[in-house]
Amino acid sequence: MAGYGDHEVSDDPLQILRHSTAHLLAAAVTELYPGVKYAIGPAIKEPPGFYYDFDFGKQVSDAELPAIESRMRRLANADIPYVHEVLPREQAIEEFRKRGQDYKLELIADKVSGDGVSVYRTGDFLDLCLGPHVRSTRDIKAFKLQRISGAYWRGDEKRPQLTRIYGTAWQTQRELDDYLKFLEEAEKRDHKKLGKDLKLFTVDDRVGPGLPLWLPDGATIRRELERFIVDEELMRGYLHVRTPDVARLDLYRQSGHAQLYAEYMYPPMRFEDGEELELRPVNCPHHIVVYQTELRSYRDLPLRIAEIGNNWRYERSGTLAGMNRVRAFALNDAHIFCTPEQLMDEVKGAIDLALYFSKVLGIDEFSYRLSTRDDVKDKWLGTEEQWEEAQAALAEALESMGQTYEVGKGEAAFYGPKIDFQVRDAHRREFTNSTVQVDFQLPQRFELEYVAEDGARKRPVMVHRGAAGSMERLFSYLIERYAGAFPTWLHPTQVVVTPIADAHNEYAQEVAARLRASRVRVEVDRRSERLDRKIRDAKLKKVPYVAVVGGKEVESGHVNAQNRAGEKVDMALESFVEMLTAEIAERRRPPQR
RNA sequence: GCCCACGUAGCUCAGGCGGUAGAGCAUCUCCUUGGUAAGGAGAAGGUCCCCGGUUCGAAUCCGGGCGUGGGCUCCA
Repeated sequence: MAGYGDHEVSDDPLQILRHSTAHLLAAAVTELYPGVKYAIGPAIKEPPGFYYDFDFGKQVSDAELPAIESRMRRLANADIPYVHEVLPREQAIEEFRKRGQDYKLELIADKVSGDGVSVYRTGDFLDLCLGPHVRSTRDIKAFKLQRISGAYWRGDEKRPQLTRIYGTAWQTQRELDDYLKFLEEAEKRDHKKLGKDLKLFTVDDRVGPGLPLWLPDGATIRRELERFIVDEELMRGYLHVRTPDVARLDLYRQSGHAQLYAEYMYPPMRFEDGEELELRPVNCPHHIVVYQTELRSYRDLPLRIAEIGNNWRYERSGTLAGMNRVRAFALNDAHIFCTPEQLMDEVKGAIDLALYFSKVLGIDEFSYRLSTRDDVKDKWLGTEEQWEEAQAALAEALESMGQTYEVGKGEAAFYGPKIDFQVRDAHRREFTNSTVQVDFQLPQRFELEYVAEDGARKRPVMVHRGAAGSMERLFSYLIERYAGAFPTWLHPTQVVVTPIADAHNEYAQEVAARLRASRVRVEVDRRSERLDRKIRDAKLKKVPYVAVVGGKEVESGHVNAQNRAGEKVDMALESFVEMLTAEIAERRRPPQR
């Protein structure tokens, strides 16, 4: 059941505690800032905590949080009960009007039906609220205010921007400390930090925001990922193509992107002769053109056209984040053209591929979201019947595979519903990686056809799918997933060979050459440093194997190698090569920490 | 785009209530040739994000940009 602020009413004790802490925050704020208007303040699951939105009528900086927090503590110690009342509508309106709480009045007008208005009192603080709450402010012991940000009233950027204060609250100090420690650890795994430390990618003002550069080691990982992805797709009957990053703007007028996706598209390049070229925000129109290079027979279907294609989207500056949200990215994209009868199998096949990639890459934790349309008519193409059919197909595919999912109303693409694979970063923020979408619109707009068994021209259905997501977002995920300690097959440097002294350089080079001959990425550390130092540096770069060679190894033709866990093996060079190449070929994942 | 914070050497950071800056690591040179996570010495390295303003003088104060981070909105 929805609460007065569109948030869930929960009887989970932790959610209740956090919700009550939000009230405590508002109570402190109303004491410290006379005339402040409070809007809504729910408990939230991710990140775990709560927020409260205020209209301070002035700028407020996070330097003011400590004062607010200590007022909260004072109120908590004062043992003030949370008192529930159901007021007659008129009385509730009068109470909030007296307090000048316009946002609450709006909520009562819009959200509260019937005569009884549920409110909670904490001392002088009065809030429109369904509860439930803790008994007393004294029940709130472990909390912390975290940050301040802007948030639009009722999520609408055309309405006033409020000041949102975020905090977290836990049953015990111990749990709070653990959570704060978790945040610190997440900071260390952050792909932006590791991307810099490990020299995987860089972002430079001169190139532009949201346009990261893949440095050699990052590019190596990407190349491995792309090889893996493309090889697997070829094995599964996809045809890989290469198409340009630009097209005439008319192509996107026909697809509908120029009309419905314009806010993400770069302004077209216009030339003297009237030519208009557009950086592509998506690959589908190009793939449709590929489809139409021949008259297709039902025998050709399903036709699976794939490409790791660059897409250009002008994302608003405030939304950019490292490699996770950028303005140019390479999507592991494919468009499957099939008959309506084949649709279900193709959707399942796409899900299965995404699952396979997830398994190999170590994406262990994800959830499905079935993204559907909402009722805003001009946002979507096509008829409601088509949408129903497509949504049913996706839901059925998931259900037949025994998967559970949540529904994301209004999250669909403009041409059809989709299944999104939601994953979480080191901070447990959720984002979409893979996606599978059913589309009846573009085939129609481009008048796609195939010749059916009976010789009639029929219209194919399209499935859009990004099985491994974009290379950029995938990369940011993997960096955080592995904290930089990538599986050996992905790591930019698979082995560092460390001669103990100059006398062993020659043998080290032989070892390296032997490994390279088996396509192992290897470096020889010939610096005139001590062994300890070389091992330390390799470990910091999270290199999977350090192969030490000294007098004994030269003598025996062995290497003395240690992995990232510090486990040492002493074996003949050929055995080492064999062990490594097997691990790489199987794309083995490192043991869990 | 909007809100809050931040922007000092390649990196991580000190410092500076207005008098053109410092450490550690990295880099370079030399010494050292050492068996499993930092050997020693020296050198070099900065228009203190950019542009204006105030001032005898701005890295420091003020204004405006740009960028980064966290949110809002949105999304692969």
